[in-house]
Amino acid sequence: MDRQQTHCCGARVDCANCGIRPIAICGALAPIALGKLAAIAGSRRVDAGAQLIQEGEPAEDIFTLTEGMLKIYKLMPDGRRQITGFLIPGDLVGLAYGDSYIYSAEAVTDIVACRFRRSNLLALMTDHPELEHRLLSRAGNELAAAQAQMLLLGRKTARERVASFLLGLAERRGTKTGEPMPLPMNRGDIADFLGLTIETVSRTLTLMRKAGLIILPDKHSVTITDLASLRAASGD
Amino acid sequence: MDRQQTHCCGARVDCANCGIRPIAICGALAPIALGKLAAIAGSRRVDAGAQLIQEGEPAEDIFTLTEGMLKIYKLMPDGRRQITGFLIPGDLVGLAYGDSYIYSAEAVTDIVACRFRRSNLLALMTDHPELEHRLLSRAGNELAAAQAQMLLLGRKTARERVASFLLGLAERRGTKTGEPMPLPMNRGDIADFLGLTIETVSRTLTLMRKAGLIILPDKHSVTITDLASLRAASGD
DNA sequence: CCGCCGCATTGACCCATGTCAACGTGAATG
DNA sequence: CATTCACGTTGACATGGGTCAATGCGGCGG
Repeated sequence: MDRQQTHCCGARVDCANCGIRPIAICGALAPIALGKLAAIAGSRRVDAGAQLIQEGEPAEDIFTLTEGMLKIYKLMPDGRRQITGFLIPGDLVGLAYGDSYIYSAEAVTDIVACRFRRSNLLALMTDHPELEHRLLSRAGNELAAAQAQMLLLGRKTARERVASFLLGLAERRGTKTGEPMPLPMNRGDIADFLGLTIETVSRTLTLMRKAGLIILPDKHSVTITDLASLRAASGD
Repeated sequence: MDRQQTHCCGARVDCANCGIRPIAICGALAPIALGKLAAIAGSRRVDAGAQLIQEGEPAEDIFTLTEGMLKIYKLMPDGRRQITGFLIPGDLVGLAYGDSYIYSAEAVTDIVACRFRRSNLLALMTDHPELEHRLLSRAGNELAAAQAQMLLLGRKTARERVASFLLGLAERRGTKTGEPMPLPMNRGDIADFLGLTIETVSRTLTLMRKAGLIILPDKHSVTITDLASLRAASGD
């Protein structure tokens, strides 16, 4: 039942031909630095539903997601969960930390991630400050996203949250209006990301569908049909 | 009425004798680098209630708060506000950005901040990577705080939010149990930070006072009298 | 092909928190 | 000293979204 098969292969990593290089932290590196990066990189595959990292574990690795979708979340002792982000290829995992991870990460779809030992990456950064620069810029983006999400969670209505979520996802994925967008996470994940319940997410999507803002071809895709109205519904 | 007197003096800044140096970004710098930092630093005072930066303005400066308390927040077009943080001396302002500030900052008390032109700071970072390192570590901390706040906003009850807020503030300020803690922000600010209304904050504080968890000597201070119960009430 | 099972939808009802309104209270002002 | 004003508290009531429960539905194993 628990597909915990997190098969892990060695350091056969070819950064130079990596599809996500332009957008990931490796993007700005000159060939020499890139070679060194490749030398310390490992690859890790995780099946949908399995964990990549766990809150509280020693934060030894930093990952760059290269394929699939990952959700990062925090839990309360009684099981309440807040998903703080859905990560797509190019995103970093394990950046925000002390000595231990401060959130857990679970694969939404099957994923592939590039693994770096934190200590190796730190060492490489001292020789190649542009790597650290890139990391800082990523962190700034994440911070901006986190603040937008705080506004959503603290002040938006259910309708505004769902609309903002769909718009944000479409923008990040570059999906155009009228084009179906994959929605790999389930309703429970969306609810835990938006600070709502499954039922409210479901009802809100149904209302939007009936109002002609979206089409729901099946439960793992959406098509935005009325971008202007969806924007208006998002509250900003 | 509008105390917009944001008097701004020149670059007479003495980083070497700065009280917050150990905790701010300047902490890790060797004397030479510190001298260069001082050379590009300016000082800025802002009266309580006045703005330091405004969302959407070009992000030319980065500040380190040296005295007082600052709140950073985002607004929705209809005026709903989410305060994303209360900053204390040592904290950075303006780190999360693209070309423009992505939040506004307003002084809660009279404040003093150290100002750096972003371009100057970027240039200095290329010579002194340890500065960038320090910035990255700060960004990581902010990200961790943001994620904790998302959990609070998305999943905690009003009582848990208020308890978490008081505990978090006490921890950051190093206030001990039984010792009065200044609460410079007003109830509206607390509400907008916790995603609640003024009334709910007020009622919740009253309930906690009646339950003997806290004392409210006046409206700008709290004393935590029962730390264990307050922790239990915070939900984690 | 059938039956099961996990997920999603829908409905009925409830409650934590928001809204609206009255009233305190203390600091600033004339 | 009286007045005002901003802020906070308290109360009564409304409601958005949560909870609980029934039903639908599509994919998968036997």
